[in-house]
Amino acid sequence: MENNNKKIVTRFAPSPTGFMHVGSVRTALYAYLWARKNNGTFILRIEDTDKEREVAGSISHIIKSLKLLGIDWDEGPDIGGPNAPYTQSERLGSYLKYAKILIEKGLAYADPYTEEEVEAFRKKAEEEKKPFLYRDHRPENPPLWDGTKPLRLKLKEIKSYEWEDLARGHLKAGPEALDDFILIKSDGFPTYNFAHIIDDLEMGITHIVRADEFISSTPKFLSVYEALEIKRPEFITLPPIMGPDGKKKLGKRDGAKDVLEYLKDGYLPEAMINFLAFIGWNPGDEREVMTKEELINAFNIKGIHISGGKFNEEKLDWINKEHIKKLSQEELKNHIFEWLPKELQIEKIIPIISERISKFGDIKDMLEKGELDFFYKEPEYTKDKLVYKNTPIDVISSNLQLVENLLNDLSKLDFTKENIKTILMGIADKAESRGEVLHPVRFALSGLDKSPDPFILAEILGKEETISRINKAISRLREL
RNA sequence: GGCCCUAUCGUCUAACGGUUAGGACGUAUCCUUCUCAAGGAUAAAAUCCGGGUCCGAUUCCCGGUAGGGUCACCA
Repeated sequence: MENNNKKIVTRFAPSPTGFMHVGSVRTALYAYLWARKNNGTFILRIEDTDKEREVAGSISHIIKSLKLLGIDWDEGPDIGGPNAPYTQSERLGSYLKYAKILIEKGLAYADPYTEEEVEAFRKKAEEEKKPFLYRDHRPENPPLWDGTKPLRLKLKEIKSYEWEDLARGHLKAGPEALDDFILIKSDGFPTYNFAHIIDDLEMGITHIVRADEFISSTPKFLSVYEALEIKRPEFITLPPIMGPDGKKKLGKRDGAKDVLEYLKDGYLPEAMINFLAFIGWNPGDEREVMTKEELINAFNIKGIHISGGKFNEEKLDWINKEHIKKLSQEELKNHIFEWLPKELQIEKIIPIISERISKFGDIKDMLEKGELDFFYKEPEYTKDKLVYKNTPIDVISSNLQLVENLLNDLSKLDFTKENIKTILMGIADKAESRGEVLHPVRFALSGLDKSPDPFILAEILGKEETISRINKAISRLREL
């Protein structure tokens, strides 16, 4: 696909303003997949140039989230690398260096206005229903930049831009998208618009993966590449992820959850990755359940969509369930036991649970609803619950007696669900309906209207407990 | 308001300009089953609207409509 031999270098560059929501994760994932697919380099860079919005603990939260998801990087703030440092607040020297180049070229100038004055310009533009353009107010003789005022780019030429995006194809923008925007803020920190360009240059980034909210500022970036006379990386612009209502772009305010929340709910990291990869991309065949390795192999830019997709939790549940099915017995056991109290950590309970959950957090619900209590606690029930349709009570109780006798004849070793099934079905098939035998037995064992079949229940409970519960049922039935 | 992006079943999507418009999730029904779950099968369900190009448009072009993004000393 690539016609040059240059090593692919991508990056994920979050700002530490809070948790990682699923949209950010997808952006990280695509950059990661593209790098891995090409045996390239994936860099994690922290864009902490906005001290106001910075949230303490975000960086470690981001690192933790990515690690848990299995998205690993080759260079980053925690592990260093040849292009260190990887945190923008530690790279101020670089930004200053390039800012000075622009000043010398006469392509940057100090902004003499106060914040209030600029704000007034903006208000006025808004009232006139016009886009705000600082360049309409460009000062005649700006003062020398001493670092206390914002430094702005001086546009050489106001023009329209057209460019190619690897995922989007041909894009364009009118001259309104271009402005003398701020390169360096009055606090000495660069803006994203400037900083990311310098960092990408110095780190040798070949492909920028980002979401489509950056399309409209791309002309600004292009004007900086031009002013600096540097080659730009390739752009790979991702479609938006829409919220469940299908309207707004999924954002933190609109219910975009912390990706860690999903992991805490017992979604498998690989399922999360699989699901997120498929919002905005597909391999071009009909595969839908894929491992990380399969995603890496299949990933291509051609398969990236241009229209937005919704975050559909039902599909996530299904994909997660498919991934649960692919787990080894040992992995499945470890996951399930994590959620179970000691007394329920029984090997034989595993298939019963795994068939009934789409994520491991569902086990918590099952426990809360008491759906698993009967495994370690004799159920409470009344006679009427044991009755099956119109079957007379004495028929039910004599059937139960028969069941009890035959089960008693089984040795403890032969007390398997297959043998139990043979016995129960033997009796059931002779009855008016199978239900008049199977229902009371199942209910005697579980005390639930809905439960797994009586054969597996009996096996798990064991011979002694099974017989004791059937006995209890018989005496309940004989109560007046 | 300016600029930009987008538009196929409810949802995620597939379809060199020629297909009975395919798949998946979800839904419904049936089978399997005492119940639940799992499994199997079947069904309903879509090309936003209007022009144009073409022998032929989901596909290309234009317009409309709708949705989204953006217009910060945020990223």
